[in-house]
Amino acid sequence: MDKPTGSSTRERIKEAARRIFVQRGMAGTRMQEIADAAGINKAMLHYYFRSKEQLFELIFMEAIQEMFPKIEKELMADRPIREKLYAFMKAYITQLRKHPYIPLFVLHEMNSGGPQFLEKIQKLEAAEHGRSPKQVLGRLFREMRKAQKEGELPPYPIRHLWTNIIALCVFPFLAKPMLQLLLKMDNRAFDAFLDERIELASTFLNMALTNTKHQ
Amino acid sequence: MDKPTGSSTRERIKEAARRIFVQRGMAGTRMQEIADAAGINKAMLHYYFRSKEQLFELIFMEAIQEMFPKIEKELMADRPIREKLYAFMKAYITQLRKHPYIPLFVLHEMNSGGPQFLEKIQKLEAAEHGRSPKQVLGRLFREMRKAQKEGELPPYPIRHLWTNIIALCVFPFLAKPMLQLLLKMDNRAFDAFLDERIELASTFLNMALTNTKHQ
DNA sequence: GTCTATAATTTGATAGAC
DNA sequence: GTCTATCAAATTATAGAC
Repeated sequence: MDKPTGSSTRERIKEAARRIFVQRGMAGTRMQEIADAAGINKAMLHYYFRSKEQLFELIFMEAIQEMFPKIEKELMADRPIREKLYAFMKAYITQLRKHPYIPLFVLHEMNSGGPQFLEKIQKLEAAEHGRSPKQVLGRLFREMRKAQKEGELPPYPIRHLWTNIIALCVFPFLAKPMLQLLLKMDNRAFDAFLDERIELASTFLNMALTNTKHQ
Repeated sequence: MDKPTGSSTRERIKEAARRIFVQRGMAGTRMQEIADAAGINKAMLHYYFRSKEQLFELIFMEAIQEMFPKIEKELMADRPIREKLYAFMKAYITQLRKHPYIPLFVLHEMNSGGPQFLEKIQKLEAAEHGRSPKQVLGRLFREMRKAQKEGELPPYPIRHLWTNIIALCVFPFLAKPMLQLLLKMDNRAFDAFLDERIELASTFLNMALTNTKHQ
């Protein structure tokens, strides 16, 4: 609705589109609503971006990059594996805190969009510069296996351990409405809850990895 | 109660609708696609269910009940708290295994549907017979607090502990496409992965709750 | 670049024959 | 109960003036 004078029309559209797409999904989004939110006319959307699909793809690809965040720094650091995992979790949750609706959006679209859609993501990933998430993960997994042999990590399947780590970070952002309902939290309380998790998620992993080497 | 021909068609429609709605969401679903999947005409959908919205609401409410599953039995049992939690996780994952797409569907609709939508859910919950999920959870939380005082559980915030438990169970079902991409699993491998989690999710909780009483 | 007006298409819903 | 044909509304996209 408002027109911040500092930002370009194109950028205002993108911001509005991100907000609406992320909340309602591709299918649930109306171009009119984006136009209203951007404070411009519907025709302008097609002037700057050819079609709804093209605008969506732009927003979605940027969202994907929010999902695989700047974790590289934490995961490539030269530190003991467990410290590294704790640091990653804190950094990841802090990152998600800034874009809390991205995970559900990405997962829903990855799920409801066809296999054709998934191919597009893989192609993007392959074309990426620098280290891809898959590469970073491959290296991390090798390090974790080594740590297991040396008794630094318990003999728990790596893929499941990693899944657990991501689950502890991401799940509260996916399940916000359900958690608010069941745990009786208003928006204010839920914000505080998410802040607490920055520490408590990695604390839980620490509990699981401590004193279990002997199992 | 049963009209052989009538209820058969009605049931076929419901099955088709469930499949399509759950995959594409309310907004992404076309009545035509449901009709095709059910092998009948579009007009029949409106004959048996007044509107798309009404058909959706039926499917969604049944899905909600799949999300809050028959956990009551496990959680109300008279057993040590930790055993009870492990049994719950196994039962819950086994349950989710039968309806793997329900969680993402429910969470997406809870998120994209307005607050008006959430009220409807609360009303349904309140009108429920027997013990509601909230009641079961309230009782469980009291038991967990008591167990903490007695040193049976570590002094970790209950709401976060419960969130972690649900996260470990549900997350793989929410993130299937992402996990398949990152961990390079085809559908067959992912099925095996989910089967493994029936044990490994509760194993992880066990690791976290063991040898941490003294903290 | 931005707008108004309108075309073109999709889609939920209904009417009416059988 | 089931179908065909069709309507009415919503929605994406474009044309053309300024």
